[in-house]
Amino acid sequence: MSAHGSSLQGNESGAPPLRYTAHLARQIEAKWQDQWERDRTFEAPNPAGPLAEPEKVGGRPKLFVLDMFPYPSGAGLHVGHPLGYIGTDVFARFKRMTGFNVLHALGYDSFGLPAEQHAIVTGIHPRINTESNVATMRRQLRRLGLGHDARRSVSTTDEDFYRWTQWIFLQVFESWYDREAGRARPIAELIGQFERGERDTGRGPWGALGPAERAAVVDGHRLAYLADAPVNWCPGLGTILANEEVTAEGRSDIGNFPVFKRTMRQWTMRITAYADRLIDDLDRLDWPEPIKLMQRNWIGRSEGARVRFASAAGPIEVFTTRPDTLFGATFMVLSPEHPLVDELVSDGQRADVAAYRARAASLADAERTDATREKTGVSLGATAVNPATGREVPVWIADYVLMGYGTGAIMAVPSGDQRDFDFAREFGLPVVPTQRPPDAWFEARGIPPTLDCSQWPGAYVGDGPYVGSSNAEVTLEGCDTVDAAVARMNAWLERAGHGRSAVTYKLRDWLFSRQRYWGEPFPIVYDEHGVARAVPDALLPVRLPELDDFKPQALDPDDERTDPIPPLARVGQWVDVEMDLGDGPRRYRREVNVMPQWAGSCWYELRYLDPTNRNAFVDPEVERYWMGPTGPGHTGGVDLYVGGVEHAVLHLLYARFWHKVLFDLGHVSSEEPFHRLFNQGYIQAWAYRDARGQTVPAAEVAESDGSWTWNGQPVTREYGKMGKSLKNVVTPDEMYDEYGADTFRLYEMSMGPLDASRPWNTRDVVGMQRFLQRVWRNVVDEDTGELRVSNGAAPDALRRELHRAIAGVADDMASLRFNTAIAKLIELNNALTAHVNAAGSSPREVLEPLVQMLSPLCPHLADEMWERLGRREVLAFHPFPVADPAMLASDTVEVPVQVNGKVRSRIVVPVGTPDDELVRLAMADEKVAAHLDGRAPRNTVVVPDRLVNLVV
RNA sequence: GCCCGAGUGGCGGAACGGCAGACGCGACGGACUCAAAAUCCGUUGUCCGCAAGGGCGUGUGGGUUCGAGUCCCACCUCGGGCACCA
Repeated sequence: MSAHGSSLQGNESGAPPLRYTAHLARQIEAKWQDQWERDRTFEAPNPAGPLAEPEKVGGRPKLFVLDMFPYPSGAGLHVGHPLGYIGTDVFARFKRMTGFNVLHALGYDSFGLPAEQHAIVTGIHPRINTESNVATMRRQLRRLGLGHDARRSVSTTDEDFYRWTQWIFLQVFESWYDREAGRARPIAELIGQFERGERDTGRGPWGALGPAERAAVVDGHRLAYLADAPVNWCPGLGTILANEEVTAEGRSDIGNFPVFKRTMRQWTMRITAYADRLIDDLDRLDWPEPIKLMQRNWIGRSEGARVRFASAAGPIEVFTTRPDTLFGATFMVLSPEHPLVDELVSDGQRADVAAYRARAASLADAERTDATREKTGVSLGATAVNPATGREVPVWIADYVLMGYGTGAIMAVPSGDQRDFDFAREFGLPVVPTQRPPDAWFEARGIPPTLDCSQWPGAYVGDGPYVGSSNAEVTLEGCDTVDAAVARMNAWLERAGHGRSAVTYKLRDWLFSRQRYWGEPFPIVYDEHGVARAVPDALLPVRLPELDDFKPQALDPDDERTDPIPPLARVGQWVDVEMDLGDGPRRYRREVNVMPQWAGSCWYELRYLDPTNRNAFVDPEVERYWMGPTGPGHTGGVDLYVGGVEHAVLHLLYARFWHKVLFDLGHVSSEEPFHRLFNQGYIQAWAYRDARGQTVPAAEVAESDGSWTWNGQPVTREYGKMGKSLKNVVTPDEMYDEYGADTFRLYEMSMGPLDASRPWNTRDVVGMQRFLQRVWRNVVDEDTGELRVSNGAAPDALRRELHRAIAGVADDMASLRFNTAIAKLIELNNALTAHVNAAGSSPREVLEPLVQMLSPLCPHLADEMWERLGRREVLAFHPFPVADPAMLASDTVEVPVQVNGKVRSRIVVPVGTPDDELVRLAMADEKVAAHLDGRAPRNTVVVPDRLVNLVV
């Protein structure tokens, strides 16, 4: 045993007693994990509040590193899950070593559907199942050696946590969006405006309105409001289903029962009020450009016009992005759900229309708008008047028009829109041109230029001179661009009273109710008028009631008439409640929906900051310290947020929305929750199927010459997510047992860039273990445990190698390029090993920085080696090495010489050789001269110290 | 279908528009060993060639450039999202 008082036990089987094996790694890792926990090494001090330690905050810069909130799955972790956690841990440890006060923690998004489904099947309370899953995940992650502050590991299912989720909901409920001010304000200020007559209620003077009317007026402005929205009602299961639980055929995934679209009164969040800010503020975020683009596309801001077509049932308003094509509108299409359909439909068409509407209701939006589908639709047997031409046009309904977008009705311009064109062709509706397409357009389609649209193979979309687009009041002749024509048309629409320019968004308000048990109850009760009232702060949290039976009451599978009943509605004594809301004790009915899983993940990062605060969801000073803006124009927010691209739109958009509401109401100083975003890739794995198409255990498949067999029978290979169904799961626990946590961490980081997806390959892990064994051997003798360190000076070449590595590794780590940082460390260690093989010992001046640089990646082994090198303090706060610039410089440089862009030779020249001298030396080179073959270069391209290219 | 990505040796990957294949796995050869494992040293894109050297090579087809894995256009394949999985 070594002289360091270590209790490390020797290896079993034949290996030298102190070889760095999984056995030894396990002991080293347990030792340091215990020590970090005992010393509370990774607890981050707060400047104020319950976790305040202002003296430890000191003058250090701060850094808040965040992983996306995990759901504690019952299946436990597989090796794909920790990828991002290891990445953030390496980064956090690196930054800590460069002097930052780093906050890094991980909590659990523990409400959600799987636990509830588990409860329905097993009868075990979701809380019990959830807590055991969290415990499993905590154990697996602790073994990984992550430098998390354990005090901050909150769960959304903690009453202490969801009390504040409910509180934030009430903040949203008690607010409205003031368009003039461009921000949310307390609802009391809106009521004040109504009382003083400064704002029109839309229903007459405030003083003349009854309580229910006043509530209706105010509710029409709230950021959280009730609206009718469709749900998937499955009477056969007695429950409402999530979209993913419904098959493409409109039946339940479980049991294959019919599913009916029904509307229910549900909580909705007015996220559309923030659409412009959610788009505009993207410009100030340090996010990957593709993610910003996805958010912009999702919000889908488009500028166009609202236009009214007169009809027998009154004006039908349409939204169009192309008001310039109004003269070509030869028919109208309404969404099947459009409210005017019933009034417009002729008696002859009534039956067909009803049948069509029923069919459309069973389809998902994505299906309805699928452009490859054959266009379907039914005529209403009615007409409307095109305001530009004054002509009557037929009115149809079709499922490709959605009620949720624009006004739920379109003017169809078949010559200028491909969907309308397809529809017109399908049903023989007229197509008239509004623009002359360029000749090239016809050429590409192999037809001669013509304005006879019956010859056209499709709609024309783009700029082009206008034709047939004039009436007595307006003409588009002379406009060359769409923009110019839109402007002229919008001006006329407004003047003539037919419409006005308008902006619309694809983004819809956010449906916030779930008809489930395992979620946050709403802090809302209804009075005898059915008016929603906030549960006062003092009565929070509204706790989830206990359920005896998680199984919903199944009904006749075809009974589409009975109303859906959410689980909480069955707990009668909980639903009916007596409360004092300021006007004495009264009876109320509780809201029986629960919040969606998004609710907790919309603000959890704020609770990490101040997890034990009982007076506020976060102390304002603590929030300002960790997330406040760093300067004018800075949005503030988390310094680094790492997670998968699958959250590119929904989670990130919802969380931004809530954060902005909290900002508007003055509860946080940051305008955005996540200032910098980084998307990690996925670790996927090969999976194999036998001749019958059954998956076989991937671990038992053998490969030879590019084909695979299992138990001797040939199998086919596919690529996919790790999971039970593909039988290709590899767990961290297996890696800990076979290699140890440090090797596992190193392998995950070395596989490729953090943002790339890659296949898992257990076979490759051994490379990183061998690397660590070589480093370890350069520190201690694996037979005796003696140090192999010398205090003499390192040779100049090795020292230069060291400083090149330091510069490169620091740079790579700061940019999250851990794979190339590891490659540089391996190169350095290989050079060191060559020296040790020749000289018999490792120079301390090389070994110590190498151990320090390894520390963020393999913290246990690094601390162990650091201790053996005689250093007392743990590496967590020890400064990262700094490269000596003098050691990076070189006198000469090798410059490739190209002839006609192909490398033909290389010349070694002094750094800073002037261009003409470089060319002269290049031409003097034998091989270059041979390729020039006596010709003089026509052109020379010189990049100083980098390259010469001779063009002949 | 719509939106967003990614395609480089046998495999994972490296490469500010400037030497394609760093580093690791695997494979092959050598040293050590009675032998094997482990370890150490070396070779390894591909084709032609004894060699020196040369040809070809970053999914496919075009383009921009003195020069393209990198930029642009089209296509093919794979992955992610599409609002009640989160």
